[in-house]
Amino acid sequence: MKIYNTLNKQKETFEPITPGEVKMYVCGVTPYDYAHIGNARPAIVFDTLYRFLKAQGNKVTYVRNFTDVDDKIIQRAGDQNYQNWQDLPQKFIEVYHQDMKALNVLGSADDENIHEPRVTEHIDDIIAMVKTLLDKGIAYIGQSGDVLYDTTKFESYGKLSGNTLEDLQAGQRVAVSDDKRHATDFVLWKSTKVGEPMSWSFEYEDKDGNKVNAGRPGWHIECSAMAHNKFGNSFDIHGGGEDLKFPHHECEIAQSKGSCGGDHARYWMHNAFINVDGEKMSKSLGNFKTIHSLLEKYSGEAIRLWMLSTHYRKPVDMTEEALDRAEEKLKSWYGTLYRVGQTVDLPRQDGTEISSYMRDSLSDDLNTPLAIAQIEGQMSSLNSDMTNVEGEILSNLMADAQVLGLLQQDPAEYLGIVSDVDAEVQALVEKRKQAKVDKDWALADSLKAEIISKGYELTDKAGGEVELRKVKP
RNA sequence: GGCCGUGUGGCGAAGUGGGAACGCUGGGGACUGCAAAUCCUCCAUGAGUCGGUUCGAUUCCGACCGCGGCCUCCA
Repeated sequence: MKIYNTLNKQKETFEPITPGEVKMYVCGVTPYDYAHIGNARPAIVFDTLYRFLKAQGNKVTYVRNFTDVDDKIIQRAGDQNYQNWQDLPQKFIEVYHQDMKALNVLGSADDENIHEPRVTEHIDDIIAMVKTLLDKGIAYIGQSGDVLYDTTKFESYGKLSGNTLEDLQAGQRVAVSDDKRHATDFVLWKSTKVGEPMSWSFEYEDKDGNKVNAGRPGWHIECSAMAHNKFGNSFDIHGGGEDLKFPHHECEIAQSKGSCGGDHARYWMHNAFINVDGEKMSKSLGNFKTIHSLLEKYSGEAIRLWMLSTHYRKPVDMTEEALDRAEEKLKSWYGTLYRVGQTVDLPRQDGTEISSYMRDSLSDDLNTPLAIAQIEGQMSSLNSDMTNVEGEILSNLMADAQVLGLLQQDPAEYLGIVSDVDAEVQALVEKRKQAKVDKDWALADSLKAEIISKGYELTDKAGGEVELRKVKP
């Protein structure tokens, strides 16, 4: 497989450290509010990567964290008068899990090889890592008792984001605090401010007698510590949104390599952003879309299909039209599967070989749009020859769709097809059937209108039979 | 200002140094009482603009124009 590696700005052949085993880490969310649609992109993209790597026969360990220690959590928990601030992240982690389920994104509850660690579970690891950096003289204690990272001690700082230390310092837009020796230095450990509920003790004194205050982790350190905890000094893939390249991932590399040596992550993957109606999503523009609200109007599967229809490194614009189109496409695909299912059982077992075309598409830096084009082709083949459904096409199709996380529902259920209607509607159906035999089209049409008014969609089939679908409210 | 990316038909979106996938919309046709679904078929002599390399460039290189992102604890 080839992966575009942000570290070297080119597609590279992916070779895991241990053949047949892949370790991947993806930056998760800060659960202080409903997750927005932008958060869904890395979730869906890397879920697809996870499924594909597994389908290729690898043993994959996938870590996706929750940053449940953060300024925004403190702020929000305070604003909303939470008794225990922990209840806020707990609530939104639950919401996130519901959202992910709807998007068919696998989580730790579905798969023992997926881990969803929380920062609060790894404070010890974080403190240990910060102490190592202090011991090595890479980090220093500021006047306020914060611990800061000395970026001049890490020569390749800036490599991932294509910057040099000089450029970064020259272009600084952040006010340099008194504590910082260099403008590019960043906080590893933040001492507790008065009234803040989130605090852990940190016993450390340097050779000059400076002490570290009780406090909480800085922004970047948690990913370094959790990745190290799960994988050790080196692992294969690190993913996240492109905005995290700098400073978050840059700092993460500095911390991990500074404290532990090793490669840290060998392949860095970054997904591009989602725009809403052509504009960047932002709270000030009022076009902020949460997954939760979108799910009121669209199926999670349609959102997933829409998202995978664009390559993950390209920006994608979210419009109602685009989502409607995805929903229509899904309806058409499930319609085909439903018709096929009248003849044969749909193959559902795991481990079925995916098509070579699918493998080639996804092997090329996870080219999901091309993969979806393949699904289209397979659907067309089935539709044009419903008598030939027992061959490889169908088993490939189902396996291919599974890798993309699509078409896993029961077609009849998705389409709302009803097998036994209530007597009243059944009577209307029978009356209409007779009217059709009598060629009384006016009566047939009025009966049809009556059936539709009761919340059904009616389709005539061969031999005078009808198919009824319960229209979703 | 520094760094990164991007510009393909009415719309969305891929691949490719030599016939521009796929989907949506639209035109035509088949099927159907009508409808829906499905199938067949047509629709970019041209890829932001201008140059260069080459037998040949949408694809490589350069310049310019347009758009976007990061440099603000935003995925």
